[in-house]
Amino acid sequence: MTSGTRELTATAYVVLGMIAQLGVTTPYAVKRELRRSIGQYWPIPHAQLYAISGQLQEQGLLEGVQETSGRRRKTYRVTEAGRAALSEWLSRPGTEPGEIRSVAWLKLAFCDLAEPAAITQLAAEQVELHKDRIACRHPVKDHASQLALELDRAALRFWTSLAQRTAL
Amino acid sequence: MTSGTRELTATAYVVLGMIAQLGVTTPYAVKRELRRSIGQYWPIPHAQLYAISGQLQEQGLLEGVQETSGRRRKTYRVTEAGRAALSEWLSRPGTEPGEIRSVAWLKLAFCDLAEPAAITQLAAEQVELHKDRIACRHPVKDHASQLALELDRAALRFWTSLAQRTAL
DNA sequence: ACCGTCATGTAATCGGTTACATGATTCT
DNA sequence: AGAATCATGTAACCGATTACATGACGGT
Repeated sequence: MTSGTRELTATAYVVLGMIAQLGVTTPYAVKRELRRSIGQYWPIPHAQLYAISGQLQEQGLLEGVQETSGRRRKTYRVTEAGRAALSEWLSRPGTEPGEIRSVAWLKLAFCDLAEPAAITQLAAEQVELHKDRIACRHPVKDHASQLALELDRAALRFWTSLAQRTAL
Repeated sequence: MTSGTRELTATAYVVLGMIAQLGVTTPYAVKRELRRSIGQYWPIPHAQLYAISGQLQEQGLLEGVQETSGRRRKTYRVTEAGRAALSEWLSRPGTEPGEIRSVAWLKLAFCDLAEPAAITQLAAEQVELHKDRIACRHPVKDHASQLALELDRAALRFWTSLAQRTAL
């Protein structure tokens, strides 16, 4: 039991949480599932899934079994300690501010350095992008995608209005 | 002229853009200015400002002068190549999706693994957080903070409603 | 039998974070 | 003069990204 309680990253909690939800799985299955859900808004490259799963196992939060035949893949499931860590995280008060990781938003912050046409172009792109994301997510099932939807809608309103104002 | 045109990161463009806006400055001044503006939504630790400024200079996008007295600080200004790189970036079409880097949102995605009280607590925290951010930014000057404001407002609406629904 | 895609990883690199260190100013 | 804070960096570490590699499986 090498339960070194190093503080986990948010990404690690995602992996832990996904495995908790899926039961007994492999990093590959996590990857597939991520693509369908939070992966669109919080991407995790698959190389990280393998690395993080390994670390979580070393810390005793996951239990891993290596197949000996066929694909020789490694399946994981969460331990009691893992479940405890997850629920501690979920109920821990957190005041991290929440960021806007959008290149389009950055460009907007520097639009005084650009030609006016560039901003119109940017706005038009963003309108399409948010429309697509809104369209391909109906209907909404859980709270998380509900919030994502609301944010996409707000962004769509903004960029639409900006596109109109700058097109004049 | 070692203009190796390696592709820059978004963060590097922020540094380049800030120096372009500020004229002749130091990384420290950039840090101060960042705290007032995009830094709230796209944080950059000050160690990166020094590292990136150095790299941008090596690539010929910045010109740097080292003071020899007093604070011995290094001041930078953008070169013509730098200005060109910036405006190329600003007008380059980009379809990067834009992410939601919010731990609260992640927790929401796993709230089926948590006790019901935790989600109410989470919502209450987020309501306060977004209220604060909205309050401390009035009035809004530029497009970028306008968008940030709209996103904060949408999030506030969502968390408020969620807090009410789960408090029952 | 072969080819393409699915599945499962490892390795190298690089950007970002945290911690440390130190000299300059300013305040009392 | 001494303390506190401002200002300016460097160094070590670690997580994330990109690239590479390869074996299994399914279809034709």
